[in-house]
Amino acid sequence: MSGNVTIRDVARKAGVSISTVSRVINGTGYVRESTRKKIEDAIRALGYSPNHVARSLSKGSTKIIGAILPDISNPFFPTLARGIDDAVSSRGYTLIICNTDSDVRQEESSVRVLLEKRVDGVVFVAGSPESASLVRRASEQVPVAVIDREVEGVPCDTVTVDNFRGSYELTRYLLNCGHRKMAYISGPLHLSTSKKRLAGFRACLRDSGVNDEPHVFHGDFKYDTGYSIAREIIRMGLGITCVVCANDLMAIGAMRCFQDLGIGVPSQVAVCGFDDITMASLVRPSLTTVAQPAYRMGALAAEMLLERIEKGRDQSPRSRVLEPVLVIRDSTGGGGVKA
Amino acid sequence: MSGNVTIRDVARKAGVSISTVSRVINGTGYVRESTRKKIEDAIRALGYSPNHVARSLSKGSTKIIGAILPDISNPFFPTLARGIDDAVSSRGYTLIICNTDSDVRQEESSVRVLLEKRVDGVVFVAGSPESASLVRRASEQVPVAVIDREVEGVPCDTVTVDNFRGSYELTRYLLNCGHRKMAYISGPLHLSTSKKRLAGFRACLRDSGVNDEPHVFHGDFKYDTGYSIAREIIRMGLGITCVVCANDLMAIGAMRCFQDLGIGVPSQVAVCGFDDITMASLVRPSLTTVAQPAYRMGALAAEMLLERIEKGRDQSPRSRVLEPVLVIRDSTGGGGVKA
DNA sequence: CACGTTTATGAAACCGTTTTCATGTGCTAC
DNA sequence: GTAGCACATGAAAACGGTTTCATAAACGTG
Repeated sequence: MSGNVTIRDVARKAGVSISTVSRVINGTGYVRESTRKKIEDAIRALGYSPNHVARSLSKGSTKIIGAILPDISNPFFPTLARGIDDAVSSRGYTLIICNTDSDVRQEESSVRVLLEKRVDGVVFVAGSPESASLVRRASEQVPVAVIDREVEGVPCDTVTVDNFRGSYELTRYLLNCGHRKMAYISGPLHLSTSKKRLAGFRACLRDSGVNDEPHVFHGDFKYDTGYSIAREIIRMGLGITCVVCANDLMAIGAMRCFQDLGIGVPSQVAVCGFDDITMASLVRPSLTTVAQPAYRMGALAAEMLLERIEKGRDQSPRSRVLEPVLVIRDSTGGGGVKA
Repeated sequence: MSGNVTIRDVARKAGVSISTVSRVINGTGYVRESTRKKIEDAIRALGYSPNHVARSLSKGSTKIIGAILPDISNPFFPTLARGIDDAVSSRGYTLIICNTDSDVRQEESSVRVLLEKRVDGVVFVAGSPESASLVRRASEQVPVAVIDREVEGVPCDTVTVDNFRGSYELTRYLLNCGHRKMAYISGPLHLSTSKKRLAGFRACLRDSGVNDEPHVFHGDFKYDTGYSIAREIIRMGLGITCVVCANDLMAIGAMRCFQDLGIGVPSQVAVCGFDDITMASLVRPSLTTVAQPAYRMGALAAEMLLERIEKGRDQSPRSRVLEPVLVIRDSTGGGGVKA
């Protein structure tokens, strides 16, 4: 019944003009108390629900934020998404999430849809190197905040984690544990996150004067890949004592492989990851990793975005780098604080 | 630049009326080939992007679907959400996800927002017994599909899993393994899913003539709760050989507790769950559980919803019950197919 | 060749709001 | 007594599309 009740119906029922009803709804301008009462009664009686589509058209603002990210069903992103959503909802905005599977075509179509829907802003987790032009395209229309993965050449607010440093400190810890023969399973190197993590790892080895050249393998952040690269590492018989993975999912895959082969973790091979997804603390042995503040990244990016939307777009873009935290657990055997 | 380009600008540039431009955009009516060309050129030249807000207002359809669910950062829901999103996107709709933390107040506000935004339909995962009235309220305005948890007294499309049967078969398997002294950690009993799982468990015991009364504990589907109830079970010294949990997260919590207490799983106590979240196959020992087709549930519900939206709302509501699958892994020790 | 179709286009109403502007009170202050 | 201001309301123009209706040219076709 109430679905097609318009402001006009309310006005008629209350015996006033639609302007006055609009004032009551928005709490703007002057309205006599008795009139307000009449109108509120009419609204209740008719079960009136303001039409946000019309409002958006008229105001030129939809109060909708779009988020473009690889895949919510991938363990790292739900937390990040929740961070965005909470920040956005608490300010009266609504969130649309688009999954891209890190595919530029899907990113392209997501951008198009969001712009057509006239969202007030976009949070973008770039999936590929070609994403840059899409970020640019979007940012010509609305404020854009980039999370997690840096995008070159496009000036917009950015929230990242210090991947280099996280990786560096993790590596230092591993060296302290006595590891010298290490293997590294990287993520796709076109992602800034992958690059920096590998760089941090290498830099730490260099700075520590470790001569043994690490064996670097190239993965894609997936569980299965971690598993099969681990098998490969064993097959090659390199005498590796520690496998450093660019994310937790590959680390868990690697760990599982070693266990299937009867190789003790951490007794024979240590394994560690990056991200600290929920699973990391629940697998056995629990995974040593570098914790990314995913929720905070999402929330922070959303807040920066909203501020830019509401305060105006002219200020120069800001960039926030959050500090990751080394979380030492059982998969690297060494002592330290358990979590 | 292109953000404020309207259909009028395109019309002017192409030297035609806006009606004709609209025809080209929507591919409706007659348009001479040469005119179409001119208009398409103008669209490209101006970087015109149709305003969906205006279109929605005019057409009375937003092409947006709302999904109301407890929490995307909770492992069961991302997969379900992805199922909904894929189904919806492939038909040209966009998805808005609202997190409610199973709290009625947040459900209430989500329903209000979605109705104000004039979404074309809603997918609802009810969080509490009081959700029913909200489902009703929503379904008075737009088509609604209910997933996972049944809602009484509101006629709308429903997709669920046969929780009773899943639990029943799991229990039969456990009895076959020789377990007699069992503990059950239930979910919140106001949820239909929790009720049915417990009922299936009990029914199987009864049907199998097992006299030992099972010990039933009441949890809330959370990891920590599984952990602490497990400790309680041990403290009570009941001689339990198998702990059946109403979901995987509690099961993993319980398992971890046993391990922390030096109690072997499955050698001393078997543990099993329900859901088959990703984590279930990655923990050690891997978890025996009942797999819910979360993705398919989401996709199916979305498809039913879209069909109702596009074919009309009059047909009587349909209800689909999907079959869960028993997945036997290591946490119950017994042989069987490994996964 | 007169008439019904098909093809092609434009004018204008409509979707449900917000917002500006105009108008009209009733006070207060001088 | 009247200028000026706060209070209260309504009419009408946006916002950017879609869609109906009218008009007209081109096209068979009998």
